[in-house]
Amino acid sequence: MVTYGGGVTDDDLVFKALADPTRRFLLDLLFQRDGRTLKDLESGLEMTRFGVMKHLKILEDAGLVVTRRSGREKLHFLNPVPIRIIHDRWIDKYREREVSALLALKAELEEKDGS
Amino acid sequence: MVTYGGGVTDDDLVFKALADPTRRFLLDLLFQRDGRTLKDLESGLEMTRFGVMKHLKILEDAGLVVTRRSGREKLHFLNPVPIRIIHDRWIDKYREREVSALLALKAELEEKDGS
DNA sequence: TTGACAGGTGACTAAATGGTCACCTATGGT
DNA sequence: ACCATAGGTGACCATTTAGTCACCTGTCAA
Repeated sequence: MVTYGGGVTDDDLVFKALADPTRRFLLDLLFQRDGRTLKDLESGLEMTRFGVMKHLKILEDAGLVVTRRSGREKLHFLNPVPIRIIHDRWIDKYREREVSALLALKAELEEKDGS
Repeated sequence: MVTYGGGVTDDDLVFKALADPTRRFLLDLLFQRDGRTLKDLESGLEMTRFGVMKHLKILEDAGLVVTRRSGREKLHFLNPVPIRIIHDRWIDKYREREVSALLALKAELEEKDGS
């Protein structure tokens, strides 16, 4: 049974968080290397510290980023669990087999082709 | 190398499309059963036909939904490829192993528990 | 203990987004 | 031919959201 309730649900925070390119870029940076500080992340973006902080808060509230304090610094880590849950919502075992095969084929072709 | 360019990129359409609960619900409906018409999908929502149509257009532009015309009807199908691409962006082989195990364990516990 | 540094809050403005409506086109049945 | 049905467009309004700034708190080192 599929239902559609109103109000702010848990997954809503995740999808809203992913909707902004700056936040996705922050996730990319953390995917590349974990445990960064705000200062570190800020230096890679053309935006004030406040903007970046706001984005990090949204990512943290959504559970996509988890943090740990160390002295006066705050370290940020990527949490992949919500991403996997999104995947499992619309991709079942059958589709997963098909899609992985398709993407693998695509990657193989592009390797030969160069584009 | 991770870069962060401006402008509207391809994946931007996908994430923006997923950011709305009504659109996610539409994907849920199509995940449950493919090949529905606008009329069909509209009947499950408390919204005017125009609202639903707008949402379907956004999903279609993002490539999350593909369509086929049949007479005066337009049939809608779920395309799982963009979802899988999101997954692969932030979940590599190592993390995938860990996360799947974690979620499987969680599902097992909740089965016994009932919650 | 004083100054520099890392992080945090609330208010504000400009732009993007969700939803509706009046109006239009095309297909199918009788 | 006719009318009901399925789908489509552009304009419009209310709400949400991204980004900045003035100002505040806590930590480290000399």
